Amino acid sequence: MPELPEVETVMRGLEPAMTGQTIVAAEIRRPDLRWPFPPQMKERLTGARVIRLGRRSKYLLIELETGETLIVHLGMSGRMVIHTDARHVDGAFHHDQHVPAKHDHVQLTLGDGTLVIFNDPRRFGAMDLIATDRLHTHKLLAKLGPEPLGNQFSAAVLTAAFKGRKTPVKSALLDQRIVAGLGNIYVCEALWQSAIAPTRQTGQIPAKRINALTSAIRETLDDAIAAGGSSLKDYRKADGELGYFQHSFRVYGREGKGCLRDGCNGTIQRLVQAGRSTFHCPLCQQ
DNA sequence: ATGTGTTCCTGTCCGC
DNA sequence: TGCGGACAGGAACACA
Repeated sequence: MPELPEVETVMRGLEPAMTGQTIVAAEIRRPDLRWPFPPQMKERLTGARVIRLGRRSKYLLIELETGETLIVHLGMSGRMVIHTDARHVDGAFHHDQHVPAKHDHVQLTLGDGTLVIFNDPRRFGAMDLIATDRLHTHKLLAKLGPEPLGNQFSAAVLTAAFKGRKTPVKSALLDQRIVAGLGNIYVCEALWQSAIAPTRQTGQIPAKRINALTSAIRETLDDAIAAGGSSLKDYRKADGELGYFQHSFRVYGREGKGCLRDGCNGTIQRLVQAGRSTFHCPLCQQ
């Protein structure tokens, strides 16, 4: 479920394992994911030291000492797995005996023997390399709107983007040019939280509701990141898999169940907008 | 310029 | 148990 909070959680999980490490081997088991990998990706990664990890929207950024940054997108089903062989702790590396799982497309071996594996059944994910000083010009990043948890995001920004447009607010919030990082789940959650109907045209939303929506977006994402952080330890302990964790939603996936808003007797309904499921309470979301 | 539908791919789940 | 269909967390792209 990689939306912004999940990518943030993956980034925080990878950070201690990767920062300062050198990629001593890169195994690339197919020529592409959603798009072809960049030319010579294997060679450009091999021997590169990881300076730091970051995130922009749903993109994971791995900055290398070579002057390039590896951009990773998890798509719908991508995940990162950290594989640590106990034998490496004593200095003897036996990582070559690790048997790849199905859909393990890219495997990085770090200097201490840790394996970082990108697994993606549906292959909607992507990887690319770009000079770090040109990162913001990358096609995938250039048009992204503000980070919802950053200083650039505000009710004024949403108001300007919403003004005079007839787009249903659900679609507008999925538009990464307006605000970056929201996906289907957290859009539903934020609209429920701020009691706005997903079908509402953006130009028709009162200022007060836009203020509420702005806060709801921040709170929803903050809560999810907090939940991801708290589940991270346990998840790592289990199997090293990052990117999926238990989190309960207030409205997403709750079709036919009672609305959880205090004093509301509504029933959550599912509708389809632009080919994607929207969950909402028709009673309290206006 | 804006808004909508299609498409990429595999896996899972549900009803018959 | 098998089989078909719906659906899944994204987003580029073609098109009205």
